[in-house]
Amino acid sequence: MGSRADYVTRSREWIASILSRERRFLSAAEIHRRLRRAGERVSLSTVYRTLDHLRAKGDIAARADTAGEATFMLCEPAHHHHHAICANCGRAQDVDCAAMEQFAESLRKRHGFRLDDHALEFFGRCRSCR
Amino acid sequence: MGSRADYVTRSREWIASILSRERRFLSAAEIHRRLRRAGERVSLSTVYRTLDHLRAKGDIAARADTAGEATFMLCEPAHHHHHAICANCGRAQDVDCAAMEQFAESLRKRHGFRLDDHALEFFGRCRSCR
DNA sequence: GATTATTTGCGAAAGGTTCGCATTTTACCT
DNA sequence: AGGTAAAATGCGAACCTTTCGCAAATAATC
Repeated sequence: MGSRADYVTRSREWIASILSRERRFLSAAEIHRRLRRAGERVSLSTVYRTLDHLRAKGDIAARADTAGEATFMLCEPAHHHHHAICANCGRAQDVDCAAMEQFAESLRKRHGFRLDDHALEFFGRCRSCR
Repeated sequence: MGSRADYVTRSREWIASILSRERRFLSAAEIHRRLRRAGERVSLSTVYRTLDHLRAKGDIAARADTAGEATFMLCEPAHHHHHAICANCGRAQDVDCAAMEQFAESLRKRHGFRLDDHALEFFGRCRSCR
């Protein structure tokens, strides 16, 4: 196997660090803006490529926001969960999803639907924005 | 009151009719393609404006597909429900959501999150595509 | 340090969506 | 029917996000 895999670069460390300190979904443009604000000169292309790279590794979750723009957030890859997104501060908190199992079962029984994947999002106000 | 409201036009009737006969989310481009295929000369701008208009009225549901492209489907506005989207044929079937109520309650209790809205999507294979 | 795979920056290009404006169509009123 | 005002349409340009190609820079390996 010829592949030498992942290079550690300045850009990647920065992007990872920005994501690691935000518990909310950020767009590529937003990440790029923060990099420049911090004095880092990183191209938008690199931001996109890095996000793609992180997503391929399973390190980040991606979702299209209401306007269809792609947004990203650091995520535990192993532990499956969903998000409650605050309409005010945008913060996303993890929501465990035990009930989903029975839901999937009833879906199969009542609609004959074989469930492969699902996406669940909550919108409202988190405790501190109440 | 001065507003004369909704004009009934050829384009709108066509677009509504296309949506009414499809139980799946369609993009603006897709609707536009079907119009031309049917011999109707309607501009893409009009398709977008009509979809916006229908969404404002609450007649259609909109969602960004995996690529972030906006897609639309006719929807009963009153009766709240979710969709199970077939990975093969793309058909979306309605899924009632009683369990969601208790879910919302536990969300409030365990996370202090006040739920305003939620979105739930299932992906898999419908009965006929099994 | 030399070598090679990988990453980066830049600008261009490729979608999807919105906008401005002149023109057409619709509804309303006599 | 004919006239009038509001709303809808078509067209092209503009806008925004995302992708791509390629030459230059950087990181890992020896």
